[in-house]
Amino acid sequence: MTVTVLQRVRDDPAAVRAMLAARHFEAPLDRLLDLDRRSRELRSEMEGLQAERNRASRGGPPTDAVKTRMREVGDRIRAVGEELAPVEAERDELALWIPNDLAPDVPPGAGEDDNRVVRQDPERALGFPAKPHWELGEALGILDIPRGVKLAGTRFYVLRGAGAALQRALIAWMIDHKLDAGLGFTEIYPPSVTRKETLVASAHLPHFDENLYRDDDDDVWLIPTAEAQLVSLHRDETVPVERLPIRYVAHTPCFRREKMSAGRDVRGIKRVHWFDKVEMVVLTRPEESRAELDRLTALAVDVCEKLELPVRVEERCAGDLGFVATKGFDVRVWSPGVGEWLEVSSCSDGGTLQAERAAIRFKRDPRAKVEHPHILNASGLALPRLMIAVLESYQQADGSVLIPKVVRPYLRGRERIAAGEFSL
RNA sequence: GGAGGGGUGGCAGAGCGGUCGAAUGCGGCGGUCUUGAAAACCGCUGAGGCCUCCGGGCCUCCGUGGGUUCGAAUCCCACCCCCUCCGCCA
Repeated sequence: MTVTVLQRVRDDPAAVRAMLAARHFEAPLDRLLDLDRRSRELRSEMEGLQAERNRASRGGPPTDAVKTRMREVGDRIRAVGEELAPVEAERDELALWIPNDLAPDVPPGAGEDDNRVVRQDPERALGFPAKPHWELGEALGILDIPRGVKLAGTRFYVLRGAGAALQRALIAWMIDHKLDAGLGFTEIYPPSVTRKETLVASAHLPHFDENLYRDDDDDVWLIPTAEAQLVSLHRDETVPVERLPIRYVAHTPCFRREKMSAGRDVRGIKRVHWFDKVEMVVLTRPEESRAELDRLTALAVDVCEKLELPVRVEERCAGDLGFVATKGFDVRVWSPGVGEWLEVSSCSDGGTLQAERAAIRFKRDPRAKVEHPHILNASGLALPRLMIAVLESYQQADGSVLIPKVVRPYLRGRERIAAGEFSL
């Protein structure tokens, strides 16, 4: 599973070191190289002994003298094996900490601020002072943060009345938006919980560990995104080549402890522990993944455009790319209440990393050697931030909020959430 | 949660301590035959790793992890998963 990573590290440690530096990512590369060398030494010693034993035990009962000698060989195999096991275990564990290669054209940079802006629409002014969503939502009785906190703790919230319906409508519309794109998307509804193995396959583990909710007793983990489930859907399978590209869209809740960002974005629902998201995952032939990344990004952008929200697209720099992304774009929308460009989608070409970890393969023809597909993921889109942008952008001077035209059919024609309608 | 049955190659299904990485069938690939196709016949057909003088050599994998043995797909233990019945339940 980690084998390809080990080969990368072994064949060209300098390149891996450069990648780590570009990502500003710390990984125990030297230790890994050491363990790899040591484990190969021990394994080759052990395999020699195993070959000797196999020769002796071929073809029937051996003489007592051979038995005696083989008893000794067996002891040595055991001894070497005992030395080898912890070395390989640590090697495999560390190998999981090596992030993916970067595409050669990824812009350099340390973080978000160094991203390359690909497109930025003008911010749209409302013509009156914009309220932030927490004020709007509370006034309209459609967003109840205090009661969410009462039920589940800090950074949880409750949607009420047309607020709940609006989110439901946006979800349904965004799924249909993918299904109607003519790209052969299949809608998936996966479990919201998963097992550790799934999260290792998607590479959320080990590095995302402190952001994950789990019950270790039962090996039950709350998913941080549907991506994990969609990636593992075909785990341990060789998919028929004619089925590629495989495009999935799923709506799930997502759970994140947000431990590292405690204290950031505390007001409102921009950063919460639980949120809904429509997610796309595509398995494709390697040579087609770049075009696919553009397609997925375009789909995310199209959602924003159809909602008539100002869009900003950033190409993420090396330091801002996630663990699995070889290249990727963020899509943001302008939200006048909070006065910022909110990240509503992240679109990534994950190359073969997840397919390697998940053992997903394909063959170009029956006699060809197996290959790993490229796996891409893109949000399409994340709900709380979209809700923020919609509420804040569609607010009216009288305190009501208009419903975006494209989702009205999903709200039985509702055009407006009026003040006083849902207050308690 | 309780009782029982079972997990073997792409699929089906033998093997139950000694050349078994695994019979057989199906499927797939190549060939013979044919104007072409089908049928028939013949051959090939798992994955991963290490080493290589690039000819190949070797190792591992029969749900997972341990154990017994000179030797384990085969025996023992634990766990996981699936099926059937009972219980409980949206």
